[in-house]
Amino acid sequence: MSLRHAMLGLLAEEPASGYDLLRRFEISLANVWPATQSQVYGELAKLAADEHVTVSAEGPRGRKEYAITAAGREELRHWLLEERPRKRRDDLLLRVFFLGTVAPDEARAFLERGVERMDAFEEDLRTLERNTEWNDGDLAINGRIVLEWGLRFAAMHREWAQWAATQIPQRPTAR
Amino acid sequence: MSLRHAMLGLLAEEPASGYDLLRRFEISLANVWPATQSQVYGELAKLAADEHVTVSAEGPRGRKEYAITAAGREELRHWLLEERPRKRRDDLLLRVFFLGTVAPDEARAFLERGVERMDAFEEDLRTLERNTEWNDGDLAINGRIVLEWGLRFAAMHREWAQWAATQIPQRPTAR
DNA sequence: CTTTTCATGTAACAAGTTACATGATTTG
DNA sequence: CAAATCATGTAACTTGTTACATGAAAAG
Repeated sequence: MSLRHAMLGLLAEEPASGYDLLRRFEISLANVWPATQSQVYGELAKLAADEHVTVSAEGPRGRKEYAITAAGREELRHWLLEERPRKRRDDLLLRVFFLGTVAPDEARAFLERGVERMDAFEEDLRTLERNTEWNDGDLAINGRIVLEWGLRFAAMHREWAQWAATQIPQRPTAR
Repeated sequence: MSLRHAMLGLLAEEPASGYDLLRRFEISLANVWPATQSQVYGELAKLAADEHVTVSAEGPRGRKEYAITAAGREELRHWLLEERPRKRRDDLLLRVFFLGTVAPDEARAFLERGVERMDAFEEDLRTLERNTEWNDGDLAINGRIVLEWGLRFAAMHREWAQWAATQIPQRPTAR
């Protein structure tokens, strides 16, 4: 149930409306925890019902600005420090696992596309880095740390994919 | 919809029952695509309805062995080569993003636990490596490639977490 | 003959996606 | 005044989790 915590985390910085949150999901959290519009509004209603947030202001066009409560901060803290990370699913590795079901040429081409995809991903991160205002807030410091993870991940993945392509046998394995 | 493809991939190697598949999910796919018992049986019924698999044999205790069909192989191939990877969610990075909401000491301790978790993960992978029969099948070749990814990932993540701990400021950032 | 392993299924719930629906306010 | 942006909400559906329920067959 981490969507809830992502929202609490953003609200811990400053109050925001559903619409505001949505934009911040698109900009800074897109690569870490994507969320859709209907999810955000739905969860905001649940968070309000649980008193983890309250409506702190109302604006034009029915805008409701939400602020995190003490209970909400407690919930955020608990999740951050105590909860254990959930199991990961990786659909790219799953494909690699079954790469033996296609021809060796196709498998190698697949891995090489992976190298290109990582180049593009790294490029995206560099663009994000340039376009972000790295002010002195907490989110800036930690955002940079997360970004650095992305860069190291891209480098690791690229090198792995290059190596992996060399491991694919020339001919289909005998069956 | 990758559970379906994970199952097709396993059935592409050899026919299996729901029970067999479940064990293979636990052993070889646990770190890549975990699946529960109820998911496997449910999806197997859907796959049969779509004629991507057929009941190829029946055994004791109501056992039903399923085999992949030509349509199933086509579906697997399409997913593997044409479908684009879905967006990733990473709940660990999400926490890092909001690490500014806890005290610097706690944040540093959190990252250091991450280093330990990677050590344990690497240990798990080494155990898996030792306990697996690396025969000459496709799954063995590609399983090793995936395992290598895990090892490289663990190394990358550990070094990153060590570096990240040095980036946390000594005192809370002014608010 | 008791325990373990094999074997399948269902129900209730939580989380995530896609599409639909509506309308106020601001900007050019 | 037309288009873009701001703003919220609901409905239907898919995917994934947890718990319940049952029983046959093999192993010791």
